[in-house]
This record gives sequence, structure tokens and C-alpha cells, in this order.
Amino acid sequence: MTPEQLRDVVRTVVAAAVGRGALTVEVPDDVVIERPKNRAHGDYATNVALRLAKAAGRPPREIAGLLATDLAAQPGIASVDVAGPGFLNITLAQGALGQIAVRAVTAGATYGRTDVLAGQKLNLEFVSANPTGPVTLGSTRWAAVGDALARLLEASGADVSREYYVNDAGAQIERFGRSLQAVALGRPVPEDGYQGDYVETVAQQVVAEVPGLLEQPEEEQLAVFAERGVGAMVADIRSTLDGFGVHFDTFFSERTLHESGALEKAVATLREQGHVFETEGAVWLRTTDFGDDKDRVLVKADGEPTYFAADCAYYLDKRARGFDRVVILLGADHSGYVGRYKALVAAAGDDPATHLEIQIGQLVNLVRNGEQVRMSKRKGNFVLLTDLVDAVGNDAARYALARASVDQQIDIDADLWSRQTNDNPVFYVQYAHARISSVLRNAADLGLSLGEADGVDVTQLAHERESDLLRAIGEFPRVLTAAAELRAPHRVARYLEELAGTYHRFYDSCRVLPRGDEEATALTTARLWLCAATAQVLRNGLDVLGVTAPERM
RNA sequence: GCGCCCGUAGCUCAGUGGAUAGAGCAGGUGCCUUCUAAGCACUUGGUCGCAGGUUCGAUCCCUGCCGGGCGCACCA
Repeated sequence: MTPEQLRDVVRTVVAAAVGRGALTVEVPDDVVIERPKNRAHGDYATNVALRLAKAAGRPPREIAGLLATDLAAQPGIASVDVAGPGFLNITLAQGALGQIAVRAVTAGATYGRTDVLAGQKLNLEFVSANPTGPVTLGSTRWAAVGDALARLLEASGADVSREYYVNDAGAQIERFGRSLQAVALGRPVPEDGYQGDYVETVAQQVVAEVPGLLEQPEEEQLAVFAERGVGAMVADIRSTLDGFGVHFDTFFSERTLHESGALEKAVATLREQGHVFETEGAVWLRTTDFGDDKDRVLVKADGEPTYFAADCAYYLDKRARGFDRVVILLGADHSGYVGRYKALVAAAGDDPATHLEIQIGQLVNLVRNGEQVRMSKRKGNFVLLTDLVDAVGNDAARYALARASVDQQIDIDADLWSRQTNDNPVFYVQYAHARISSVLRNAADLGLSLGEADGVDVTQLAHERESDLLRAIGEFPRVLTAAAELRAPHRVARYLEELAGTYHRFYDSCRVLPRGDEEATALTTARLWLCAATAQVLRNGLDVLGVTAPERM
């Protein structure tokens, strides 16, 4: 019996008690089934009696007592105890727990997936780093977390489109072009320009692409450097992210918004809604009507649209493309955007609470020799995605970045991460998978296989370590659902570490394969199913994080 | 000054109002003629920043304070 099935059973029992007048409460649609930390508290526990106490006007233990009797009579449940303030501690019948292994194996790659977000069309924007330089360590965090979140939402049934907003318009791009031009002409890079080895590389690439470029008038040169430079950077960013295993559905060009007249249209739309005003020669959006700190300029006094105007047009474009919800991952250095973004959504006539979601994540610091390395694109002194991957590999990099809560600033110790030691928990998890793979290979060599699902006797799985493992496997669907709802992919990583540990402890106490002259038994087959189920969950979980599940290590 | 995030074991960090607050690493003691010892068992280590409040119950919610990070442009 899975936790979900148990939840339904508990709800049915509550409803029955209400039906015959033993309780007068509304039957809750959601009943919390948890896995007690203390094994003495049964396989599962529910606090439903505590939750209902107030509404029923009766002491929780009394409610628990009457539910316990009914619950214990249900098939698949061995016993029910009332404990503490009114918890119901439930012990499942042996076979009921064992079915979890069969379910995980037969569901395969779909085990853990749900349809709780089915029908939702989401646009998930992340990374969106300026195309004026390579992908930095800071952006790498959002690449890892954003992609994991996308996979997580997909596992919950949502239709997710991964999007990267390319800021290929505006003064920053011109500055980038000027820097490339200066380098190509052998001049010093402007004060506010970009530095770093890549600037030279890109400049040379542009010069090589366009014969006679340096003989052209400087203004024409600049346009070429800006356009080709950005193109080269976008290509570089894209291939870097592809190599990292992060693939976007759309690279959305800001410039297309300028060129298509979408900005003017957006301003006009907002004006129709009655939230645009003009003063001091500029065009403003009255965002303060929607909770922003101050009103925001859409078109500057010099006639140039602001970045914010492009944001407005971009949001409207996403909505026009049919997305129910626009989700944006931003670094803490952009937290100031939230207020104006919510306001623009409201000003456009949408509801910020349903159509917009901005997730702010804290920054990543690099620590070297116990000292924080400051990162600045301008000075050309920064750590790149490729530096991290070169040092620790894709798997460790993705896992390490996805394993921490985005609310938490993380320090990456360069020395620690460049040492490839088992300090990195990803090895612990991957090792469990490799270990299981090895057991299953050895089983195959002995001519042993899982066989059909109806041929395995899961009541054989009665050892405490087997029960622990079955319960852990049974948690997986709920872990995915909760992680998706909370936008917290790191929960998946933490769960996998726990699952790996539970497997290692099982492995240590429970011999799977027959040794020497021993014959395979029904227990052997049941344990093979348990191993296969564990491996499946490890694969499914690692897949959400974009990390490989090696068969050998 | 205002806004957002954080403060949990020596270190890095989990912990969606529930039972005795956890993991990895680091320290200590054991376990390999047997399926991968990149493992396991035992052990050391906590005023959950401080003070109030709400609640049957608070690491979690509210308020204030202390400490750290990041923002507060007619920049992008």
C-alpha cells in the first residue's frame, strides 16, 4: 500500500465515522500521512485526529481512539495505535508495504510522476545572462536549478517551456561592441567597457568573419562588432549550456521586440488601461498604484525606451503565446525587479498572483584559500561555468548547485571542489546506484531475473531494513510533488541522499544473492525486486537533477 | 533609512505548526576469505542569533532587536 492509498483509506474511515454520526466534522480533502522518524511509531502516522479536534469539539485522543478501531479493520493494515497527543501510528501488513517495490519497478521511469499540474502551460525563464560574456558561476546556479525545476514541474504533469531572454539591445550591447572594436584596433578598452581574454577572442573571430572590416568607417564597424559579437556570445552561451545538459526551448531576442514595434504596442496597451502618464518629457507607468515603491519610466526624455518597457512587451508576448503562468528565476541582485514586475502585470489587467511568479535565488560566492573571490564581468575577473565543470565535472557541478535551497547563499570552496573526493554527496548517491547495478549484473550471471510481477512474493520482505527501504521508495512520489509545489528541487537531492543511505544499510544487513552452493529462494527474488525498485527511484531522482546514474564506478 | 534573503553541531547545509531537531564532512572506536569498504555500526558534538507574542503544541507563524548578504536609476 502506498502512502497515497493509505491517505484514501484514512479519509474513507473518517467519512464513515461522520456518516454514522460518531463524529460531526467536515471530512478533510487532504489528510496528512507522514513517515515517522521513530520506527517504534509504525510504518506511517497521521495527525488527522489532532487536526479535527477543534472542529469536532472533542479531545484529539478520543477522536484518534474511535478512528483507530475502524482503521485497524481495513485490509492491508496490521495495527493502529493512538500515541502522544493523538497521533495514529499505523503498521501495514507485510505484503501491503512490499507492493511498493512492485509498483516502482513496473512504473519504471514514470514512477513518481503525477498529474497534479496537468493542463498548466508554464513559461519558465531562467539564466538570461547578458550576451556580453560567457556563462558565469552565478548563472550556472540558475542553469542547474532552473532545469531541475523544469523537469520537476514536467514530472508533475505541467507543460513547461524553458526560455532564455537574450538582452541583445541597448547601451550595454553598444559598450560590448565598442570594447570588441577597441581590442581589434589595438586601442585600450573604454573605461566602461568589457575586459577579459574572451573579448579578444571574440574580436578576432569577428574580424576573421568579415573581410575588410577594419577598413570600413568606424561607425559601421561598431555595428558589425556589436551584432556579430553578441551572436558569437549567444552561440557560446548556448553551446556551453547544452554541454551542461540544459536545453532551452526558446532563446528570445529582446531586439525583436524593439524591431517589431512590440514596445510601442505594449506602451499603448498600458495606456489604454489608464496607467500611463507623462511628465518631465518622459513616459511613465504608474506602478505605485500596484504596490511598487516608485513609478517607472517607460520612455526616456530622449525618446529611448527603457529596459522596463521591453519587460512589459516581453511579458505581454509570453501571455499572447498562450502561457497560463510566467515563471522567472532571478538572482538576488535583481530582487528590486519584483515590485515593478508585479505592477506591470496588474497594470496590463492580469492577476500577478496567478499569472506571474518570480523566484528570487541567493547568490553563489566562490571561496579560494578561505577568501571570497569577487566576480565582476567588467574587470574580466570571474569564474565560469566551464571552470567549475572542468574542475568537478557536470554531475558534481549540477548536483552541488541543485542541492542547496535557493534561499541560501552558498559558498563554493574552489579548493574543495577542485579536489575530487567523496566530500561531494553526489558520489554517495551515484555509488548506491552503481552498487545495485553490480548486484543485478551478478544476478543475471547466475541466471536470476525478476520474473513477472505476479511471481514475486513480497511478504518475504520482512526485515527491518527492507521495510525502511520500502517506505523510502514509497515516499518518492510525494517528494516530487512537494518539491514541485514548493519550487524546491534541492529536496529531491536530499531525499536521494537519504534513500542511498537506506539502501547501503539494507545492503549491509541483507544478503541479496545466494552465495556458494546456496539455492536462490523466494526471498532472493523479492530482494532483487527491492534492489531494482531502489535503482529505478535513484535513476528517476537523479534524472530530475540532470545527473547521470552510472552502472559502474 | 526602506525592501527581500539568511543566521540550526567545529565546517558545509537539510528540516511544507507536531512526537527525542537531522545528514555529510571533520574527531574517536570497530567491521572486508562473502553481492562494489566511494560502504556499514557505535561514538563525540546543539541556549535552533537574542527577546517577546499567537497556539493544545513554534526551528517553522507575528513583532522588536543583533549580525551577515543583496537590492533601492529617465543603467542594463
